[in-house]
Amino acid sequence: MATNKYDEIAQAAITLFNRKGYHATSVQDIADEVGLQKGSLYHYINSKEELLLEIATKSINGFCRDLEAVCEQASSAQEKLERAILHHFDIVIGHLEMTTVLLREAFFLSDDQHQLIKDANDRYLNLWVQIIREGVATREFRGEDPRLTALSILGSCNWVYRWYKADGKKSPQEIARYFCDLHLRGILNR
Amino acid sequence: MATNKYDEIAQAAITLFNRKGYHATSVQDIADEVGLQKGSLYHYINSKEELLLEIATKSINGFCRDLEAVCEQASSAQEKLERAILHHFDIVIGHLEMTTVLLREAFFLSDDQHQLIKDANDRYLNLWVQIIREGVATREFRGEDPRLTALSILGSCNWVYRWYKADGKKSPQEIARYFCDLHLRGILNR
Amino acid sequence: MATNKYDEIAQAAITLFNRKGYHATSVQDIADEVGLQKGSLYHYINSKEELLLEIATKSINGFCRDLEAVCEQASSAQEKLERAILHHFDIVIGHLEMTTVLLREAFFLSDDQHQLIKDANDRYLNLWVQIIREGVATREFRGEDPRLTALSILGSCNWVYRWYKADGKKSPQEIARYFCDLHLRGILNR
Amino acid sequence: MATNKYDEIAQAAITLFNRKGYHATSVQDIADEVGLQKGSLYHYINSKEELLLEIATKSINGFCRDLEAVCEQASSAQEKLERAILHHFDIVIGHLEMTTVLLREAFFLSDDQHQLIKDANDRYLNLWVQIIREGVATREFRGEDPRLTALSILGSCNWVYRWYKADGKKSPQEIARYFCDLHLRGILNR
DNA sequence: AATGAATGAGACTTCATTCAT
DNA sequence: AATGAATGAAGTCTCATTCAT
Repeated sequence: MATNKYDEIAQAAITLFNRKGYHATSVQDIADEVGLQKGSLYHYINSKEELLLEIATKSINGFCRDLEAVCEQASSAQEKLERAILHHFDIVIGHLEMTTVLLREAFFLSDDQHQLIKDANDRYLNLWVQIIREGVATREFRGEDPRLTALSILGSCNWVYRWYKADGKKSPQEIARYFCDLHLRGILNR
Repeated sequence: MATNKYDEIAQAAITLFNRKGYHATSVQDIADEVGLQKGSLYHYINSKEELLLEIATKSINGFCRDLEAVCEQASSAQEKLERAILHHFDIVIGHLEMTTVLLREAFFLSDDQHQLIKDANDRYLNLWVQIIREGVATREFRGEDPRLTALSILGSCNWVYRWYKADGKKSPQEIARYFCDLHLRGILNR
Repeated sequence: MATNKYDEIAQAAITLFNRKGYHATSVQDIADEVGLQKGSLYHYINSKEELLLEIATKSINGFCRDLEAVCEQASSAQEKLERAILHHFDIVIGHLEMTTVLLREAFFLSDDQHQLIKDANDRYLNLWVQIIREGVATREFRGEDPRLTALSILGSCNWVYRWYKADGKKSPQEIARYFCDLHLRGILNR
Repeated sequence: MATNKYDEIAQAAITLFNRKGYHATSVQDIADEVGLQKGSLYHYINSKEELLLEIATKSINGFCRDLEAVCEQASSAQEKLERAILHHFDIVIGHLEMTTVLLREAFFLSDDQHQLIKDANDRYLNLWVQIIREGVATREFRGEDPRLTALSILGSCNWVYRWYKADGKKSPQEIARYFCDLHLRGILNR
């Protein structure tokens, strides 16, 4: 699927980090997966950690980009929130392995690099908070603490990476819709 | 705080696993923390992994025990759900480090041992599902998929371990109450 | 000969660094020499580089200590210089391997650690400069640039580590005496 | 500066070997310095080691050639020795980097190749010994061991590569002159 | 109960060199 | 002439665990 070698390596890393975790995945494992010698990997990557950082960065950036697009396009806060949830599900389920690496493994980056991801995560959270805050201002939403509200909804939607299995009865869209209803009902006025 | 050496070791492990993660914590780190030599630890533990398993087991068992007590005592589904959420917060925040180890590190157990934790987690989830199902049966709650509902609420409440800081403006109880309101409003009929 | 393990390791390192150089000596080589597993060495040392630093430090400190003792005991500058040369030879030839490590390999320390050795070398050089300066002040010695004089003599005496072989016709003491004469004749007034 | 690619590469190697040492300089470093890819270097060199050998050979040959010319031109032993010292300084200081590679790094050649340099060094030493021997025969010089005398003077003059800095108060010529005086005074009869 | 020496496997990374293009 | 992908060996170091004392 991958068109160039680096992407192939990153994809192998995503798969392995997802299956075994970052620490339990050796550089040898990744090399085996792409059919290279261990040392040859280092033509493409600088370090195992940098590989993890790049995967996590790409992942969180994808979330941010999507949500920023949503905020620009949608009109009402309610519509923004609905689309935010649906898009979030799109990514979590559409890129389940990469999302898992982001949400589960980024913690194991060294402090400096981890901070980069934490900062990006905060930016993403703030986009949600802004939506909620806007809805509260327009009286669409209830709740006096937009940040807590956002954390509740985002936590619920993030947790999906830990239980979603492709073999369920409901399609990803149906699940997303279901969560949408729950959360909107929780905060809509009236 | 710890009354015997094993508990002291477990507490040190919890602190360190919480701070650095299971893999990045060496047996030497734990030994240093309790003031023993590395070799001496093995009078009290069989392996680093077993230590993690025991911490995670104790943690998830605590969640189950509390929730079972709630189910026996409370009368209506709504009351059960409220108390479930409040008790869940009590543990997550009251034992934040241990909960973090359970939710973040148990994955790194070997397959067999991880399965034990996954089973216990499933049992805990099922207690929540039962509460929702009961509420749907009594028409207290809406929603045709109790399991999805439970996953939504539980995910939201679990995620707390990733963002809760003791220095916030709201007390743990206030946060719990806020989440309670959100989730109940999401599923209560009318 | 070594009484404890660390000394044994240091002695092995000295021998190997002397024979092959620091970079060409692997930790495995040192471990083989003392009959330990590679990993076991690290109970005694923190890193290969620190081992080199400690050897070099011990070596240069030995030179300094001896020369300080000489300066305290001897009376005239001429006597000091004679003894300085003889003691220098004593160490260079008596600890030829360690001196070789100091003079040839310390350069390969990382900048910070190399600086420590360079500083110590400067202190040693300054002891020589002081002796010359004193002799010039008392009119025992000629030469308007004590530092250059010291560098000339010290260079001559250091170079010994590069050519001395135990199988020569002259004893170390005779060689030392010969150098002493050459250098004194070079700087004595009259 | 370099007229063809090989010389450019050799010059880059000299600079880098001088700065970091032979072992710590990678072929990549050299390639970077001349603006080629690592693989491309091998159109010009056969191996990193051969490069070092050629640099060292060229360096020691330069010393020999100069000294041979001196021996042919000068008349008295004293004049030869003076010119030998001055020429030696000319090269050491005029080609400080290359001399440093010769004197510090040639040791790290493999045994066979190192022997070639050691042989050349011995030839150079013997030229000095011949001068001293001649001066002793003509009663210009004192000292019953011309080889030791030569080693003393040569060591003193070689050591210069380890301490000479271009920013000093004395010019290279003044330093050379100063050393000349010291050594001649040390061995001249009367 | 406690030590600390020792193990041995395995971790990440570097690097000189080769070779097809 | 030049590239750059690939190799494969070797490098330093870490670590969970064992065991004689």
